[in-house]
Amino acid sequence: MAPITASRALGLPIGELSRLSGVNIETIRYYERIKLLAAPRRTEGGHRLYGRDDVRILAFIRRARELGFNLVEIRALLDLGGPGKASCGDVRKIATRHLHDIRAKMSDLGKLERLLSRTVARCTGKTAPDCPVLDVLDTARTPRPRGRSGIRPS
Amino acid sequence: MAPITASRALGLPIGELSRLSGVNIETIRYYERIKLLAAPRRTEGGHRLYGRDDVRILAFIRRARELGFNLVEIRALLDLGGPGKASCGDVRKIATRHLHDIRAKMSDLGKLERLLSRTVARCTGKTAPDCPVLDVLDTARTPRPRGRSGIRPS
DNA sequence: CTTGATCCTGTAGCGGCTACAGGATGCACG
DNA sequence: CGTGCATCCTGTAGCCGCTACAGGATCAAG
Repeated sequence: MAPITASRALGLPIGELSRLSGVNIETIRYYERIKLLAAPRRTEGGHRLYGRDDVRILAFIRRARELGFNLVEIRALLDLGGPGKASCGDVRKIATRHLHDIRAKMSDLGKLERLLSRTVARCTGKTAPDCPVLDVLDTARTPRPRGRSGIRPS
Repeated sequence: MAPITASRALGLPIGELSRLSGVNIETIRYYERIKLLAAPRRTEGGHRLYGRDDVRILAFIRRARELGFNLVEIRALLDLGGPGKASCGDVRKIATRHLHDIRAKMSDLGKLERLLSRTVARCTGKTAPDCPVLDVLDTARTPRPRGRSGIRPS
């Protein structure tokens, strides 16, 4: 139930904030726990009460997450855009590095896409003992350097 | 019994297997724990001893990981390519779906790259109160549907 | 006052590893 | 045969960014 008369003296409960910002309730509490978000005031019973600013901040965070910024970067962005009113140059630095990462990732994905689509194209779909996909995977190339390479989830 | 005997004769310790396959020692043990990899025989003292086949399998896994397959998919691929000698069609199905995912991700990254590069380009780098990057992030668009959307790490 | 929606804290789990701690083993060399 | 030390063992906890409970407490409408 959404009380239309919400924001009584600008006191949004967490569910309302969630709806307005597009951020999951559990995630909001998580952000508070890791101190990405300041702890809000509470009702006497202990329920969180947020203001309009919180909606903006959370929406900002959500958008930045959608753009692939991680929480460390977002924390930095929030600090920069915060009370100190730091330089746009610093923000640009973060964004530029991030852009660089994105381009690298796209290039990787591109290579991968070409390899995989070429391989799949060779597939007959029949029950064959020599499957091109498995073949490609089986050609273990460079046992590449000892690495903390980590390989991110797909 | 043909070449199996040969591979049994040489018993690779885990460190050797790691070097040959390019997979981290800890990761190999992890794969064993989650049963992606069969438990190998051991020395009397309890040290793992691997054969040549294990090098192939691990290299296969590593390569598939590099191509962005997740462990569930890899497990399926291993099963398919395994004793049952299943159809190439099944393998193709997995690979095709995966290819689809890759393309979707590339498209997303492309949009993101365009938005971010356009935005960064507008940056003066000066200490300005109105930073284009922060502006873009601040325009919270659709407070999109209640979601288990999750947004993957960058 | 009762209901039931919303909220609270705390903890555990996901994937795919990585990083220890605190020991046991294997093997070359003297 | 002893010694030293590289490698190995198990087990547990941590990383990120959430998500999903359990087991209650609170709030507001009727």
